[in-house]
Amino acid sequence: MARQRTRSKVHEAVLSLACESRVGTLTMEGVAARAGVSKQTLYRTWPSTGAILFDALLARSADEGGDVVVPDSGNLATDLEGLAVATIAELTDPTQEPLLRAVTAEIQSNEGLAAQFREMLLAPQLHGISDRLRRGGVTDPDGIAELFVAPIFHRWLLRSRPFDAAWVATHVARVLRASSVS
Amino acid sequence: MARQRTRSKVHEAVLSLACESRVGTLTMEGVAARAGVSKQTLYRTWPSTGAILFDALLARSADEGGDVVVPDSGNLATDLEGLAVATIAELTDPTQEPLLRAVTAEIQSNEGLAAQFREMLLAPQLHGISDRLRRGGVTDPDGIAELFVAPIFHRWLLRSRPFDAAWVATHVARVLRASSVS
DNA sequence: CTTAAACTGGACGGACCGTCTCGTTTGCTA
DNA sequence: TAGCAAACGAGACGGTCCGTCCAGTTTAAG
Repeated sequence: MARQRTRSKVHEAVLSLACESRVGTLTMEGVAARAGVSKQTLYRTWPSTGAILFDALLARSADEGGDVVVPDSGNLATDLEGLAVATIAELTDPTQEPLLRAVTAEIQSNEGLAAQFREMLLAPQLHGISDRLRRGGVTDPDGIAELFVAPIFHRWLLRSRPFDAAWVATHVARVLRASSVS
Repeated sequence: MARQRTRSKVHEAVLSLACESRVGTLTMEGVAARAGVSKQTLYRTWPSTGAILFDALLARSADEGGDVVVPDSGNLATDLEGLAVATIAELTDPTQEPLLRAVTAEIQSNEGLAAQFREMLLAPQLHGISDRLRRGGVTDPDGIAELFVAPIFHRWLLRSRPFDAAWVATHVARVLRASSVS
């Protein structure tokens, strides 16, 4: 049970380090030095730099209200486009992107982190979208939410193609067609 | 320019090591020892274990014919379901999964590898699917191919939900609905 | 004031890193 | 077949980071 003061110092350190240097360069010794904390203190609470980073992201998202805001203007297509643009903006935000990629990499080799990530960051997002779809009359909201989110994530993950406005519009149109709603 | 004999020894070593131990545990020294090769020889040709692993996967896929086999029975839904099942089988094959996850993690921090991965492994796959869709009368084959593949990859990547037969069928149905083909 | 938990600072053996040197093998070419 | 250059094996090097340990200090709560 780290004290709150210690936690925030560590969170601040790991976030700044993750931003300014390359992903995967994080070391326990580096974080300890930056945070002005002994290694012992780190190992008491976290097993790895990935865990620290994840914890820091969670704390930050909790600070910033946390809840996902899904627009509801009445027009489903417009709302989905807005949501896509917002998601893309978050994924490609220079402040966030390296951190998210680090966590994504970490998830591949750490089942525990993957579960936390799913439950605490991904699930709320999907539920928000799913709810909006249900309100819009979609009969299979969970499946359609996945169909909506997956290609965005796919493009981001594999850096396959750019996120231009035309693609967003086309994508939303395809998803709505799959959902059998005008 | 490593000799062919050396290359295959190294490929064999990195593949076996990646299988039997955890992802990210790979080390240059470990690979060198397993391959019966000096570290110098590794560093002469590859900059990192990720690069070695990727090279090995490429070589293997080239050996095994490489080309993606997309079924074409005349029935698009049936073919897509078969393709989904085959893709899922490959992603979850105990022989392949750790390797693919290692490469996925590596891609997050290595733009060069990401580009190679896209061009040499992902693009052929997508083109194969895209061609089949075009033959099936889909007007936007590239977009639909992405819509088809992304959720499969999404589930695999985030280990979010199981790949049961019911989901595959539903997924294919959704994708076909989005493609405006019966 | 007392006390237990949390913390600092530093030392430790060990694993890998990436680079270097030196002597040997390999395979092509004259 | 003799020679030569490229590729290789072996292993030493200083360095970074790992994860754990200890002894002494600070913090916060009763």
